Amino acid sequence: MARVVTLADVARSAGVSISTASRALNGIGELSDETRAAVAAAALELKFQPSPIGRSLRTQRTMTIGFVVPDISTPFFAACLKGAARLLGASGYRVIAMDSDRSVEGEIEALRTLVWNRVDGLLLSTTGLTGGEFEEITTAWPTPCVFFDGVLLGAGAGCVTLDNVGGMAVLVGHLADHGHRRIAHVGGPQNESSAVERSTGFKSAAREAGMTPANTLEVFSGWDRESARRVAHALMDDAEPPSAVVASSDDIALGCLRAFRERGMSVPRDMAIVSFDDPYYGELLEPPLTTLKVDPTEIGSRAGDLLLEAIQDGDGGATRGDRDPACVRLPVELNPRRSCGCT
Amino acid sequence: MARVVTLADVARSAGVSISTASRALNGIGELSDETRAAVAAAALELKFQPSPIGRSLRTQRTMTIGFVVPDISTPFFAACLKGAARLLGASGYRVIAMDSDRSVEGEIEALRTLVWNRVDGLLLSTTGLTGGEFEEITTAWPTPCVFFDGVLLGAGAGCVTLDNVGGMAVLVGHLADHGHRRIAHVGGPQNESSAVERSTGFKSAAREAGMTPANTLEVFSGWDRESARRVAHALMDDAEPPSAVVASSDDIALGCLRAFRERGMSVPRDMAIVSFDDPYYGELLEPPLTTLKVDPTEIGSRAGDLLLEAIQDGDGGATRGDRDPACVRLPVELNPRRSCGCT
DNA sequence: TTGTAAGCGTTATCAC
DNA sequence: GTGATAACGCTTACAA
Repeated sequence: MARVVTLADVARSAGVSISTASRALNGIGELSDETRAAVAAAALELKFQPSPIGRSLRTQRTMTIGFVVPDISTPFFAACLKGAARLLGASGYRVIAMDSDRSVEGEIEALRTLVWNRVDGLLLSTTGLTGGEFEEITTAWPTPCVFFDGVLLGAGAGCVTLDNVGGMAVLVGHLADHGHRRIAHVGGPQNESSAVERSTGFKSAAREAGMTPANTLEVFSGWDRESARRVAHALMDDAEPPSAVVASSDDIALGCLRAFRERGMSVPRDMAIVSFDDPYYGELLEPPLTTLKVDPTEIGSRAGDLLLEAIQDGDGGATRGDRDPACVRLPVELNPRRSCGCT
Repeated sequence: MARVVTLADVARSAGVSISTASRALNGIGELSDETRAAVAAAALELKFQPSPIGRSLRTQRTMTIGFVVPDISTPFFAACLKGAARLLGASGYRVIAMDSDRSVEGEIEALRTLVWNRVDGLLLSTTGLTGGEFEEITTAWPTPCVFFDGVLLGAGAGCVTLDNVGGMAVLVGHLADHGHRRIAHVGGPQNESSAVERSTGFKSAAREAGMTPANTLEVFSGWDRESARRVAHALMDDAEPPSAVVASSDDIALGCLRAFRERGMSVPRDMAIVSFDDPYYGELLEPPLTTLKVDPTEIGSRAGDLLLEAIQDGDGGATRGDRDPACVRLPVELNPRRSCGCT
């Protein structure tokens, strides 16, 4: 059984002590060129791979990052993961992805396991963690944390989100340009920061567009298509239904679309719709969906970037306080298709 | 700085030796009830969490599973990950997901890192690893591996795939029932097992349905929509284009749909189409897509199951040889909608 | 320039 | 029943 090659083997083979071998391989301290070469040769010869475990035990770093999102099987979060993993991988970090199952308890449990496993950093999209809960978890073992998409303001070492307010302005403005005066927003769960931001963004954009409060309807659903569908039905039952809807996400838009279809309504004739997120199948829907293009991969990599910085700064993120946690806001872009009334 | 609580702290607090504390907490050996209780109390009191790193160093197990797929941001693989992570998590395993970037080199690199990090097991969807390459990697440190979706027959401790051949039979049969006699298959890359199986499945299903070889067209593309689109165009340029297409995946179907639309063809009137994979937006496409429902989450959890067994059997998977590696084949189900000609 | 030795936090093999 | 003590594989003072 191919016993694993240890540093001791390399040292013996090179005829030096273990510590010399270690120093040679890590390029630390003053070594004679001969020994350095001899050790390198021996390591190569034996195909030595330093044990991450032994190293971690000693250095107290695991080169591992924890990644927690509400639902990893969602294209959006899967892409975030990809972006983060790629960026962090380039710096030698592995990432462990965990699912919070769209619940705060799940989130807490995931974070606990991750911290317990001594990850060097955390990437978290929260669905409503409180500052206190967050403190309690990271206080057990200080671990820098960068929030993304679902953020907890003032906590952690930074955050990256989409320009939710700006996006809503674009969406509502576009609908208004099409002549709509009674616009509804189907929003996401209000315990999540991005859902909240989109809601406030919607309201101020509506005001900006000259709509009266009475004409700005707003209802909330989960992020899933099914609950969006139900909510959309309820919206249509309003005494005075809207003439256009802005959906807070692609899945919500899909739910709405389904509801409209169930009522025999034609989009955009009977009802216009636009949405956040630009799913790749948007163009092939009937009608093609007008959306806000976002780049989830970028969210992940920017978050990874910020985390790397925080880790460098050391102190488990304790060294902020002087400067505010960095917050990146990623731009979004309108992708006009037919569902809004464009031709 | 909240120094971390170690076993030594617990032992001291309980007034016993470290080894006794260890035994008490692990429930090993004969201990007096008092000491057992005292240790438990101390551990609880101090909120002791055994260090996974210290433990790993000693036990040579990391309680970590490596997960490698061509593209993690794909809904299909993301769902596999979710299924696997959930099942393995229940047994105390964490999973590290890595992207092979749809290349064999990427796969090899990912596997190397994972094995180097001493994962206790591997879950792999390969895009064309050879037996030799696989051997070389896992021989460095024997690690049980279960293949899924993209499998390497005869290698590893088992595999789980979809019933690709049966699925093709259903798809082709359905199209034949609609009266189609000239059916084309837009297949996936032929270095991947599932793509190959679907291809052979297509050919035998076509024969079964009484089609002549001359009437069974077959072209291959990548799994991405863009290359499928190009290939579909080429297909239409055939002297005698088919009247129906079966797409080897949802993304391939999307690419075809786009090509058909670009040519001003109406589906299903000018061209019928059915496909593997049942994306959730399938119903809202124009026309709604007839598909084969599959359950990627199940693929992940079944693969996890098999892997757990293999790990129990120990010997790094060396103990097969007597019995063949278990191979699970998951059923698929037809989801008829309008793109095939159904009304 | 190199070697010795301590220690990271466990578990496991001995003695007692 | 319980306690020393030796690993596990590595890094890093401290000596030489």
